Amino acid sequence: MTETDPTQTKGFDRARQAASRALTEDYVEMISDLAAEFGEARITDLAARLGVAHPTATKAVARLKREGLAVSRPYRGVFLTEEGEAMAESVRARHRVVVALLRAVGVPDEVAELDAEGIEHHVSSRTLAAFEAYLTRKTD
Amino acid sequence: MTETDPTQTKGFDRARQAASRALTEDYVEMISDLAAEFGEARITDLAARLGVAHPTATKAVARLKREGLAVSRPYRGVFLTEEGEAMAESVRARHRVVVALLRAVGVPDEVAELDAEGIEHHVSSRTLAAFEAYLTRKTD
DNA sequence: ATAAAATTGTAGCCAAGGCTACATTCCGCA
DNA sequence: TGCGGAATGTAGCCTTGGCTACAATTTTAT
Ligand SMILES: [Mn+2]
Ligand SMILES: [Mn+2]
Ligand SMILES: [Mn+2]
Ligand SMILES: [Mn+2]
Repeated sequence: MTETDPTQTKGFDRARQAASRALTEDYVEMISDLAAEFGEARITDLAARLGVAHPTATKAVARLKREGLAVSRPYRGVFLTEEGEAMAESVRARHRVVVALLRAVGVPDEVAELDAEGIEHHVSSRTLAAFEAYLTRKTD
Repeated sequence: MTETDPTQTKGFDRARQAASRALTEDYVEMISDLAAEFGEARITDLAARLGVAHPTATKAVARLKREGLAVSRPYRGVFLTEEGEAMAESVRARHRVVVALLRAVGVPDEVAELDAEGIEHHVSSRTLAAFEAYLTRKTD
């Protein structure tokens, strides 16, 4: 190969970064959901909803705490910090927009919900804005 | 939590599976691209295009070989098996459809290309079919 | 009040996917 | 022809995100 390509690798870099953020985003969103439903998020419930063994959830929560997104005391529930709540809000909003867009272009409801769980983490802010504009256009 | 939820975890399972397939898909597609351009895919070119160090590409190729998707001899290029070529074809097709759909709903071209690199791996066959139907509808 | 059950913590294993450092092989050119 | 630089291989390290097994704690029920 003769030239190095500066733009070529960008998409892959982005995809890798998104993949590493995905788990954090899903946990934060789920903790927020459980807090709304039960007042707190228990490790067992997190693990059950995410479909993993409980030590996996424990490890993930440890990382969230390390990153300042959550707090918890031993044998007690997990709670989001302000920063965590803010992330939960934007993640939830993005999730909803992605599902709505998929449905708007003809994806069946159940499929849209399933695929959105993965797709959402790769939708940049500019793409999200385009989705919102499209949905607005289509609704009016 | 009272009940276990059978459907709730599905989206997360799917997303995890897709994430683990993503690397394989990108490598296979890239090997196919390089083969078309240069007649063979060299480790150095793969690494450069994917934006990783060369031992990372070597490891990935080792996995492809283990899975029967590629073959190679020491210090020589990497080639896809029939199975690998088939995967490359479908991955490339999916990539194109995703980019086309993003553009069709108003995402700027460069952004569409970047985001598609991650999104493509989470688009199920049913969603892909819906995208194609939408694009056909819109074109005619 | 206490024993059983459920929940949480902890230890330690594995594979994947990054990396750097260094060894080896190949290839183009003087 | 042979040498130096480029390409590739290999070793070994790290983090993440899975898991099982077992220990400790808390909650529930008798
Ligand atoms: Mn998700
Ligand atoms: Mn989500
Ligand atoms: Mn990709
Ligand atoms: Mn692609």
